[in-house]
Amino acid sequence: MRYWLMKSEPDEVSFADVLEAPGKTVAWFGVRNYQARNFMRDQMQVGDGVLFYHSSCAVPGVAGVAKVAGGPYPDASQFDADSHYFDPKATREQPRWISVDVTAVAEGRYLPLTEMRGVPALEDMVLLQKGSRLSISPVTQGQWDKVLELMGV
DNA sequence: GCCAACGTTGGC
DNA sequence: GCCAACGTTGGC
Repeated sequence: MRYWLMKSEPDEVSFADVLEAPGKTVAWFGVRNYQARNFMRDQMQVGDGVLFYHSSCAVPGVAGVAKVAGGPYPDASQFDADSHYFDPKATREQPRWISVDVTAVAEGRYLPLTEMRGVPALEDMVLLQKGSRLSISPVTQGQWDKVLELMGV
């Protein structure tokens, strides 16, 4: 059982979208970074905790708590020539990118990035490191507990 | 829109 | 395998 922080642009998929999805479960697709992919492929397990983070928006921050509900499996968008995420080098025989399914667990209070930066217990979070751009990053038990406490979950 | 930081590509 | 050029991320 591990914990993760996963970034999504709310204009594309927001935590509210997950709450409104059938079964409150959505496919996490479009990861095109090897380090993030390898986390999904090699370490992520069904049941792992997920902090659903909103990036590239007016107020970046953790929008909700989720968990891994399925996968990994090949990301269908890599084969779709009409998709923004199409990868001409990926084949059905040798997929390059993968997806997992994520399901909403709790919403809680929105926790802005600016607030997280002021919390000593969170200062080592990968998210908060200078230059960190990883769309999927590991979260420690202590960081997880603190974030959920701050969100009132 | 700016730009720092990082990742990827491709010539050599 | 090096590394310059280019592309992307993402906060501000």
